[in-house]
Amino acid sequence: MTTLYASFADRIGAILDDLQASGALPAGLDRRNVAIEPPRDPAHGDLATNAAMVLAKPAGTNPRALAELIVPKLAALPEIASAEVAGPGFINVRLTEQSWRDELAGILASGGDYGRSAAGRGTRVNVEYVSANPTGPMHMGHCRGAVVGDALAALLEFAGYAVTREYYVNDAGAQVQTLARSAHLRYREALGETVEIPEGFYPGDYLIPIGQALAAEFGNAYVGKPESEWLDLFREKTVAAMMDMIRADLALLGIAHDVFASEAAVQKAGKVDAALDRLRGEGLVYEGTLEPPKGELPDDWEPTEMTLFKATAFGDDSDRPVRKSDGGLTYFGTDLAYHAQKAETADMLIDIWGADHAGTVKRIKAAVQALTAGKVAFDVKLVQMVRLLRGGEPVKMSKRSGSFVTLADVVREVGKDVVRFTMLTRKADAQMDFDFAKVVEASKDNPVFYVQYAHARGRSLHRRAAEAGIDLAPAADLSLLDAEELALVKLAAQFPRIVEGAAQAHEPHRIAFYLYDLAAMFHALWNRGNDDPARRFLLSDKPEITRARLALSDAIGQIIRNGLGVMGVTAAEEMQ
RNA sequence: GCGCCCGUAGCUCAGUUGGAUAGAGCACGAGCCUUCUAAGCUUGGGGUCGCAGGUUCGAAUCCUGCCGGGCGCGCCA
Repeated sequence: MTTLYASFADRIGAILDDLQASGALPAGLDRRNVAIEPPRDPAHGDLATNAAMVLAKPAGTNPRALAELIVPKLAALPEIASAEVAGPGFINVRLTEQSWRDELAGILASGGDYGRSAAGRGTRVNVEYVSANPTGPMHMGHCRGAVVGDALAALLEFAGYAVTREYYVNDAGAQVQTLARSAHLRYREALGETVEIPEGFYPGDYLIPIGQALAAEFGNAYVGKPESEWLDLFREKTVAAMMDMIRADLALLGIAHDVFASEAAVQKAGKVDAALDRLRGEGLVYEGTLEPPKGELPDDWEPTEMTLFKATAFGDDSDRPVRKSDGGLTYFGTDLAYHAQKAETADMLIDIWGADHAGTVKRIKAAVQALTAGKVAFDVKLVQMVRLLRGGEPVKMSKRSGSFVTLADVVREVGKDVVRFTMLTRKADAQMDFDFAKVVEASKDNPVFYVQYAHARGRSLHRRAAEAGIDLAPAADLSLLDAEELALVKLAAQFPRIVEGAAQAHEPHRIAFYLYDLAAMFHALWNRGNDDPARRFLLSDKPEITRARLALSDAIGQIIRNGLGVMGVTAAEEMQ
C-alpha cells in the first residue's frame, strides 16, 4: 500500500501541476526540496508541507501568497478536514478522523507487510559484515557489527532492495599461517607429544579438537616434516573448521550469510592482477616510492619502490601500496580486487567495519570509485566499540591467556533478542555500554523490556477477552475510538516513513527508537484504565468498544512485530 | 604534524537528512497508586545545541576557523 505521506506528496504534486498549467506558477520548478512531514508540534496539525516556502523564490512570489493559492485546493480534498497557512508559509493540514480510521484498518489489512516499501526499487545492494578473521570463535568485539549489519540488511530488504549478505573470509594472510602452525602444535599434542604454545601463536583451547581431528585423519604423516608439506593443507582444514565454528556462533544470533567470499580465492582466480592491470592502464597504479609520513620520522625510514594505487586522485592523503617492495600483495591490494568482485553483481556496496579501521576508509572508497567509474554507490559504516559491564563494573578480559568474552557466552546468558535489540539502541558510530544487569532489567529504563512488554500486553488482551466471553469475530466499529486513541494511530502511521528514512540513511537504530516511542504511547493509553476503569481496553460488558480497542492494540502489536522482525528480534507473547 | 569520528539538560542519549517554542529516559522537586490492566502514573524545574563567523525565508543540522575529547597515521591485518 502507499503510505499516507507518499499519497499526500502525490496530491500536492498534482496541485502544483494545476497551478503551473493555469499559469499561476512558472513551469520547470525544482520540487526536490518539497517535503511532507508530520509537524513536531501536534497543535500544527497532522501534516505540514514547506512547498510554498521552497517554491516562492524561484516562482517570483512570496511564500504566504503562494500558500494561499494551494490551500483552497487542498481543503477541497475529501480526506482533509482543514488546511491553513501558518508561520512563515507552512501549510498545515488536518485530516478527517475517518482517514485515520482507514489507516488503522489498512495496518490490520496489511499485517506483516505494513511498512514494507518499494522505495529501494530492487536496487542490488551487497552488505558485507562480520568478516571476522577465521582464527577463533566470535567474541563480543564482533557482536555489534554483526547485529548492525544483519539488521541493516533486513531493513533494506523490507524497504525494497535486493540484498546480498556477505562475509569476507581473510584466509590468505600471515594470521591464518600462524593459525595453521598453532593447529599443527595441537596435532602433535593429540599424538602424544607434550607441547608448549610459544608467544605469538593462538593459545586457545578451541584448537585442541582441531588437532585431534587432524591426528585422526592423517596419523603421524606430518610429524617432523617441513612446513612446505603441511602448511597449506593444515591452513585449509583449520580455516574450514573455524568457519564452521563462526557460522554456529552467528546462528545463535540468527545470522546467516548468503555468500562467504574467500580472500585466497580472489587471489587464485587472478582477480587482483586483473584489477591492478586495469587501473595501471588508466595510470592509477604505478611503481613508486611514498613520501615519509608527516610528523615523527621513523628511525629506520628509507624510501623503497613498490606498487602503488593513486588514491590521492580520489581525495586520500597518500597513495597506497597494493604490492610490497618484495612483490607480495598487501591486504589492501586484495581488498581492492575483492570490492571489484562485489561490484560486478551489485549496484550498491555497504561495508560494516569496526571504528578502529577508520583510517582506511578513504583508500577503499577511492578504490571503488576508480574501479566502477563512480557508478556503484559505496558506504562504509563504522561501528564503535562496546564496553562490557556487569552492574556498572567493567568486565575484565585477558587477551594474553586467550580468554575473552565470547559471543556464545553472552547469548547464552541474556538471550539473542536482548543482545540484538540492545546493540541497536545507539547509533552505530556512538560508543555503547552493554551492562549484563541492565539489559535484562524489567523496567521502563530498559527499552528491550518496554517494547516487548507492550506487545505482550496486547497478546494477553486476547487471552483475557476470550476468558471474559467476548466474541471477537464481528468487525470492529472504529468510530468508537476517541481522540487519544486516534493520536496513537497517527504515531503508528509513521512506521512506513521511519522504515524508508532508516533504510535510506543506513541507520537501523531508528527502528528501535521508534518502537520505544510507540510502546510508550501505548502504555500511556493503557494506564488510563488505572484511573478510569471505563477506559480500559477490555470491558466485559461492552463488546463493541472492546473490539474497537482491540483493533487498535492489534495494530500496534503488528507494527511492533514488523519492526522487531526487521531488527531480528522475536516478539514476546508474554513476559515471564 | 596530518586525517577521520565526536561535542545537545547534572548523567546516558534521540533529533524525521535545512523547518515552527530543541526532545526522551535517568537523577532532582511535588502529588498519586499499594494495584495481577503487574514489573508504576501525573506533574514541575532544568539548555549560550563547545566557541566565533558565514550561507538563506529559516541552522543543533551545511561551509570556514578556533577550543576540547577519542581513534588512526610508510609495505601490518
